[in-house]
Amino acid sequence: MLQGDLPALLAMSFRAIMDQIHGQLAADGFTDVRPAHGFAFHFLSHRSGATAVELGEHLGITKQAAVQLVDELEKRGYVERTPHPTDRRSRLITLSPRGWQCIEQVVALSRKTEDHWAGLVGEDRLTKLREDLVTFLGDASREQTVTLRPVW
Amino acid sequence: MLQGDLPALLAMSFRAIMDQIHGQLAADGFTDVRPAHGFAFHFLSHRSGATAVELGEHLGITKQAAVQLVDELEKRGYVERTPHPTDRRSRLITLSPRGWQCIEQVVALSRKTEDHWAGLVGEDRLTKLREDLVTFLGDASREQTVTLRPVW
DNA sequence: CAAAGTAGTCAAGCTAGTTGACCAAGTAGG
DNA sequence: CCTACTTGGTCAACTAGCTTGACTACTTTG
Repeated sequence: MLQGDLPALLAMSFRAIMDQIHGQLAADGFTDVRPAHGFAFHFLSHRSGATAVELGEHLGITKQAAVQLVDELEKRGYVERTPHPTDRRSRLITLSPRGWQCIEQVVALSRKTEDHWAGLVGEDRLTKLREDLVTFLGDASREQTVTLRPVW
Repeated sequence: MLQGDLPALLAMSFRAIMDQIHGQLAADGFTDVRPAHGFAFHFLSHRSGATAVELGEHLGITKQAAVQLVDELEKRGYVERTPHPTDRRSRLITLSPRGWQCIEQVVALSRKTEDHWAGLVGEDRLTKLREDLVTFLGDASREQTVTLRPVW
């Protein structure tokens, strides 16, 4: 690979790890989750009690799409909605026990692949790779909003 | 960021560089291309004269979707279709001058961001990052088909 | 030369988003 | 405290970009 191919490398690496996680997750009984759900879980695990609008902003989708995503996750038992304590328009979204179980499994599977990759290139190089990506993101986020929008 | 977050890091880094390229490309007059087209271009630039079926396999989409994608690109003047020399069912897809122009611009813009990133972490660390991603992909492709499927 | 395989087409349908109009509830300024 | 504006969520209609399945025309294989 040459210079100019970094986008393809990043995209394919992402797909490789994501496909591995997604496949093993299905084998563990979580057959009804998409990658996009994973990023919603990730957000909710850090900001429990977020609103649908906030989730949408984080994922880079409209609030309507975010609500629809939460509807699905609620129907499948991954999240719960509770009334907002002070704002009667709003509802807080929290992970259910099954939701927590799923995200823990995702993290474990991700770690497994990361460990495998660390074995390929060395622990320190993987650590530096992670650091470098964080550096890029920090730099990029000063000029643009970096989202996790689930589609191209 | 901690262990277990590598998928998110890869996804966000990909989006960051892709959004930069896509935005600047639009400013250069290429307003009618999506990232998925870029990966089609990339493939065609290496395998000029591929068929729609081959393109579909590479992108991880059905042949019908691939044909539709090529239809669009042809209508917009990025690719041309010529009859296959020996197989009368088939048509060869090649990049038009405008198609080449676009892909060269994409590579140039990608290089620009890569240079900027190299400035942030050092040339050698970016090189190692690239090498490491190639290593991961080589390893992953022994067990799974790593595609560039444009959606989740 | 018949049977199986392959490139592309046609048509219908689906998923995951979009835009736009709307309501009820909250917030800020005079 | 009103009035004006903003905000969280809903409803409904629409769209992009795929999918599946059935088919035709041509090619390859045994």
